[in-house]
Amino acid sequence: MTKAERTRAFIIEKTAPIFNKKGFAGTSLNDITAATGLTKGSIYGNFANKDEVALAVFDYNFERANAGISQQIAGQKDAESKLLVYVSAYTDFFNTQCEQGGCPVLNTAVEADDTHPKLRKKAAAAVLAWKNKIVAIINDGIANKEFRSEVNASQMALTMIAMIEGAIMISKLLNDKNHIADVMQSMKKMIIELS
Amino acid sequence: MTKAERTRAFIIEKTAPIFNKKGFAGTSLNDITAATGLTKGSIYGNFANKDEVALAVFDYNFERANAGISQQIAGQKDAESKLLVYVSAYTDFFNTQCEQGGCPVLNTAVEADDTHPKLRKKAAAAVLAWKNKIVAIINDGIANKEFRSEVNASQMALTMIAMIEGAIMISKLLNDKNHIADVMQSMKKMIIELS
DNA sequence: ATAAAAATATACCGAACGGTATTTAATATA
DNA sequence: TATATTAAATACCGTTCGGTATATTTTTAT
Repeated sequence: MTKAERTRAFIIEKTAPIFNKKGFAGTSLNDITAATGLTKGSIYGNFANKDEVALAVFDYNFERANAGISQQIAGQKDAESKLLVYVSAYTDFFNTQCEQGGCPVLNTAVEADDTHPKLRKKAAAAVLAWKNKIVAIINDGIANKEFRSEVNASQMALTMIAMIEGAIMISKLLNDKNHIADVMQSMKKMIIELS
Repeated sequence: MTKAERTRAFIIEKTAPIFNKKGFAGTSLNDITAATGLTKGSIYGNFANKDEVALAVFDYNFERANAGISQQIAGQKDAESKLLVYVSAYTDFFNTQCEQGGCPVLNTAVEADDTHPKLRKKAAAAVLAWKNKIVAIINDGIANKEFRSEVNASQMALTMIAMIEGAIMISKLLNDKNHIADVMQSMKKMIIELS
């Protein structure tokens, strides 16, 4: 790992929670230099512009938020258990992720959808990948006769993502972890009813 | 209605979609003067600062988004029909509200929760009022023996709001009205199962 | 140890930012 | 019609914005 790569990674790590909390428009170059201790020239030596920092930060934040969950899912055998990983992971979300600014997909989607095509594209790709992952789990469950054959995998996947993201918004806004836990209980019930 | 009141209302109307699309940090005084055709001095003659414009705009946008739905709910007799108003209203959301920037509660909540306490407070009050409204409908349904007595009204209300807001985020991000329709179908099923 | 290369800091650019004091124009009251 | 009062426009404040050219330091390779 060369010096440049290390500095790039350093900038990304230090500014990741700032972009996630303040958003793209709300994060200034001054915020970036303050968080890193570097100067503006140094930032522009490692990134073409603020856009490039934000795009790299999104990837970092998304990766970071998903790493644990993907691992837990891989550790489960049946489809129902895999889906229930989301229930437990997001019931804990408030404790683990809220200090970093919450869900980067939600934050980026809401800010960028009318303002920043490049960031929007990244958020859209993240949602589609997430959806495909859930659809694949459900289809496996159907193939295994674990889930009923008439289950609509795509609709269920979108519903789960909507519940999770909506619940994060509410819990974070009202600063109450019980709210996301409530919604995750509803989601658990939906998952169990797939059988 | 005095001239000052009319000008104030004019500023709010003209800047409402801008704040809803670009957010508080993303909307500049220049945006405001461009949209109204007024000058900066004139804006500051009617509002103390940008904060006050944004707060008034939130109220306007929230009122605007809720007016139709409240009316439709009032026109229904039984609790199930009242709840199903949300299903039909938000299935149409993409056609009716997306051009104005989407749901002001979602947009404001996500931007303001870590950055703008006053806006956050307004968004939080809106969510709580919305939740209370749904809880009241469900409790009426339970009292009427229309819904099962073991239904958890609070949990159901939060779940509905989460599904709606999450679905708006996804549909707007992916620019596909079918997604919100899918999630609203799941919500319809949940509502019917309350009986 | 030294020269070449790469990374970072310095100093600055023009433009746009949010905000304000003052002047001009319009309106309402007497 | 003369006079308060209010609204809107002008011109400007200091600051911060994103961005860049140049100088200096630090790595790296010889």
